[in-house]
Amino acid sequence: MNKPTVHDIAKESGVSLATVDRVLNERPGVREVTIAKVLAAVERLGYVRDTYAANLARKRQYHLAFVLPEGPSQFVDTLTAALREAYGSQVADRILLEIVYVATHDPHQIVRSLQALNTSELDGVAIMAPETPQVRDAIARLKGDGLAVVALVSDLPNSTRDYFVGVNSVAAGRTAGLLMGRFIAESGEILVVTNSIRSRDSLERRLGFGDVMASEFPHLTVLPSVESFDDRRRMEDVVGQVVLSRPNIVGVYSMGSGNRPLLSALRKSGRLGGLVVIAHELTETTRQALQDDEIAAVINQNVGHLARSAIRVLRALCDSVAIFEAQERVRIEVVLRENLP
Amino acid sequence: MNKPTVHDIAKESGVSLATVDRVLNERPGVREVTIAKVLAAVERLGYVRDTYAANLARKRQYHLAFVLPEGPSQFVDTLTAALREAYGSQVADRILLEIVYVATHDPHQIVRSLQALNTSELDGVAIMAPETPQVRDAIARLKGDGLAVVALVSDLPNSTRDYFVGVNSVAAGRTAGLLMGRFIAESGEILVVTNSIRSRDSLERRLGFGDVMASEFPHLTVLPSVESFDDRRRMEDVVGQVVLSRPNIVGVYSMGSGNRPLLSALRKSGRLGGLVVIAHELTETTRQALQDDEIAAVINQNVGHLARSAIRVLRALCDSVAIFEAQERVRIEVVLRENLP
DNA sequence: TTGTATGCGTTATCAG
DNA sequence: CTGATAACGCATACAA
Repeated sequence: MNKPTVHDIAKESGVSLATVDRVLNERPGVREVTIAKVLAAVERLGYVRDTYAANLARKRQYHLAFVLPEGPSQFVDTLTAALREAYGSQVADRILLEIVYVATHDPHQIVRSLQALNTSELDGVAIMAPETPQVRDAIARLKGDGLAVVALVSDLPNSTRDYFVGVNSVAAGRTAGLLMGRFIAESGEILVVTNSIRSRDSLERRLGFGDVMASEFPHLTVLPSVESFDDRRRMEDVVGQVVLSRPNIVGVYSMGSGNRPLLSALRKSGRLGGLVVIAHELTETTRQALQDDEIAAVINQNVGHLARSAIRVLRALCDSVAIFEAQERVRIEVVLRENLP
Repeated sequence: MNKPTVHDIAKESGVSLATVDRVLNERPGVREVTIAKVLAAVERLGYVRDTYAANLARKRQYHLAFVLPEGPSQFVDTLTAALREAYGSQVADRILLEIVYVATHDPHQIVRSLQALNTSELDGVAIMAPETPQVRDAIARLKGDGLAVVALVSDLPNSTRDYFVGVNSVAAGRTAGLLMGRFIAESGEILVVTNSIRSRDSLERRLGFGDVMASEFPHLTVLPSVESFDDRRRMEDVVGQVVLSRPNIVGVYSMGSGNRPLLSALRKSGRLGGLVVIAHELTETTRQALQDDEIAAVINQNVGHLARSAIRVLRALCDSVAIFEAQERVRIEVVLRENLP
């Protein structure tokens, strides 16, 4: 028995192809009784539309835009690479991709960029940016224009975005905390560094990390977070100073991006070998550091998965079909030297 | 500029649609010069076939069979569930799935089942079974009949299988070893248990585990592996005895399946709280044990990923198109209480 | 309000 | 050897 087609349900309900199509796509101009007849036939035969054939007939193209933070960031670089790779593969079938880099730390800049998007030619947008009132408004506008919107990497929970592709930062921080606590037996202090403690990601990671440390590893004291403000020099200097002045430091938790200057400072201090360092996101720097046993563990979200998920989810939203949750749930990866992909 | 179609390349090369199709699908009966002309046009226009349209026209169905070990196994159960879930989703578009359970530990049984497969109605097979000469022969036969064959979970490296969907067991063992060593500061002994040390998976995990322990954690002594031979009772008894007679045991590495009886025995011994237990594969049992802090870490391969990958890879093999390696590489997951999916 | 005819990109069945 | 032409499952412009 073959899968039923529109022809079958046309025959079954005694109407024409066009009418079947009208009710299937909820187009106007069909009597209630006719709609009921067709729907009944659909039900009876268990019809399920062939999306690919539909897309073929309609010459469907999904125009998607990805809005990513501009400026030097190894993470964004790897994400971009993953996006380009996915774009060349089957998951990007019928998809037109545009990547826009904006100064996401400037609320006005990002809003301007979001508004500059040609919504009439777009079907969906993935946005990686910190949540601000301005961003929320811009997203509301995109939604108002009928676009599908997903938050990428950082959630925008109070906006009207349709979906979030990324991981729970609190849980990621908790995972880092659990590893840190289990890796360090002696008592001592934990240095926490980030580029900006005011970013929600850092905030949430810090929260989860601190929570686990406080409740389960009282032998470790978490020091107040050190901020680099995206300044390479500052990161090196501050970290160098703190490590020098605090001989009891046994571990370092790097929540943000500047891992290169961080490691550089730690190397110079001569204490790197005795410290347990845990960082986020697999990049060239962290990968190398894992291999060299300078970093004990990296908490990672797979950029390939992020890229493919965002594309698939946006497409599903455009078609308003169900999202395959199990496939799109991106995992909090624990990467050690031995399971480096 | 739209993507070029067969029509475009027909026009460009001055032949008919049918001829274009013949050379595209390498069908016989075309002059060399004509072939060259068409191929040139393909090259020039950068033509790439629309697989979905092709499948539509050809009413293509991919008949796949999954051969899995029968008998009680929580891992196989979760894999089956993942397979069924994937089967109901978009990744299973145009796919007909058949799951066959066989007594994989019996070389003759499995060969008989493999030979019972109706190869004329099948396009591809995924096999999860230990490698034996008989299995290799059976696979050679399947290949001879033109089927795509992937090894699932356990590789069959000396067979003629087309692809392996799963993880490197040596690396998985090394990962377990690294975690074990980092989690335990004091010196002591490590108990290693498995259902059968003769299975290649166990062998390789043990190899990787021992390697890391010996070279990096000399304070820990790995005891000779204890086998349960899939006997629940035996597992409980033997583990109970060993734990009783060896007060220096500080960690347990469970390489195989019987985690329920293992945990039961450890609980009875009253020493579970003081031991670091590391196991493989996320199941109901190990998930619960992670949550209860009875197991410190689970080395896992995502069954959903395994299922979807196997299906996608088999399809790609049937179509002889390139496999998207980055997407199909299944990762060695480290699952802790805090990053439990 | 409903039906007919045609096309999407590809394959396949016929003739020529 | 090569070329029309009709499907495949669905959407849509145009008629009725």
